[in-house]
Amino acid sequence: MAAGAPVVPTARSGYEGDVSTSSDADPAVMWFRRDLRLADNPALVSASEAGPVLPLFVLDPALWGPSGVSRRWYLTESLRSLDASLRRRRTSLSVVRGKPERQVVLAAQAVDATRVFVAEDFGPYGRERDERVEEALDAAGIELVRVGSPYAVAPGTVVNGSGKNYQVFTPFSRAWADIGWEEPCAAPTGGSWLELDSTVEIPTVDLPDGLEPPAAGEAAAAQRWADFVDADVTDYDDERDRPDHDRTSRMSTHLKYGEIHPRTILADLAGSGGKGRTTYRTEIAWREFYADVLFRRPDSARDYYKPEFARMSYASPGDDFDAWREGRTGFPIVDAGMRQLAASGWMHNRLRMITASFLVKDLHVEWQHGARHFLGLLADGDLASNNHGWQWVAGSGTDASPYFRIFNPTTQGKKFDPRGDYIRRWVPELADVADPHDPSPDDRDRVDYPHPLVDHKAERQEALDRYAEIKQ
DNA sequence: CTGCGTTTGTA
DNA sequence: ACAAACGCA
Repeated sequence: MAAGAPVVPTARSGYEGDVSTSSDADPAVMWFRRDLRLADNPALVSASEAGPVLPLFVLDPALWGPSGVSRRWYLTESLRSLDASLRRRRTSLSVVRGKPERQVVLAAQAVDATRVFVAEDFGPYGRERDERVEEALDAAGIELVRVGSPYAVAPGTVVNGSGKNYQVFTPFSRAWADIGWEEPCAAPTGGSWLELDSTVEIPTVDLPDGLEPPAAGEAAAAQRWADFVDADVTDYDDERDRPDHDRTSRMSTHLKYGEIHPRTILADLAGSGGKGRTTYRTEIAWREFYADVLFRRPDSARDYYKPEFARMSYASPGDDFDAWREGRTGFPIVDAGMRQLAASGWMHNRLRMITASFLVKDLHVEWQHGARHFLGLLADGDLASNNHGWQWVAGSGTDASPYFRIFNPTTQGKKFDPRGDYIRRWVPELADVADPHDPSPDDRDRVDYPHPLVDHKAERQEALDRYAEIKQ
């Protein structure tokens, strides 16, 4: 293709945007997925140094489905932000739709690229899809170059003395910290970029009333991180578990969309003591651990990490499941969490554990149903962290501890939301009852709040009995 | 081999 | 205190 010659997209190709090249020397396509972080991205540096590059962001249609309004909104804002950022670097955003493996090939052919740089990343749908991309590029005679690992520090590389991967968090986190990590990359310079003649119309998404979503984009991520380090990281150890105080870092969505690299966070935390900083690094280690586990066992995104759990008896998701999703189980802390999720696209991590435990241990519904519901609504919904968090709760994942992991929703509520402020905020009908954690039957009738869906003590025993059955 | 750890609940 | 299994050093 001659320099400057536009590629006219066709409806059939699914490629949106006219492309012209600023150079006709061996163009390449850089495939962005979640990785929007520019300054920090080794993949981007490698690609830009290798020649003219067409940055390509693949929009998966699944992200634009009927559920997940907040996540669609967040992606929209991310794209706007990325677009502005790329414009400053004299390039533009290209968006393709459809199956990634097909669209990457189409985009490469559109600029006559002979290489595609793919950030090494098993992506939001697992490693299998990356393998399909690899096959499609190979079939089209296009070279695939894997560069960097933007999602996590180094999934798949932490091993014990015998060369085996870890199945338990604590030894993993020690080995992971001992190995260490590289410094963040400098922003790419000197690369040349393919240019788009026009940019894509980025769709807008209407938000439900009352939703105050976080700012999106690389700059917003950096600002949020700086604010957190200044104000809240010192008390993070104690405060992170208090949904009523809401002093978690809120970095999860930025990390999920690659707007900040974990290496940047780790570098900023380095060299200073403080329990809060140590604890925050441990939380990053959990994210790294689950990235590592999913990298090794892509099947565990859907199937039980411990296969014997497939033999347990479960309830089909029915009316109970609907009550759980809609926040009307009659357990105030559970309902508060589920309503926060539905209304805001985010849920405090303590509540993720409580609500997940309730679905799996009290309602005996398989974790996959809950995980899918979470992924559809969470702006930060991440396949590895979400699904392995669910497996952890279900007892079927790493660090299985069935006897330790049946949360008492009432006790948890009183412990972590002692004054009931969190409940009152998200379950407003309980605002003036005497005990928002355990409203009396009369109070429930008076304010039209449901009676408990189940007897927790009985269902706890039922969960233990079902577990005992598969231990034979 | 042996001891340690495991974001908890119940008594 | 104890519930209890198991990966790990």
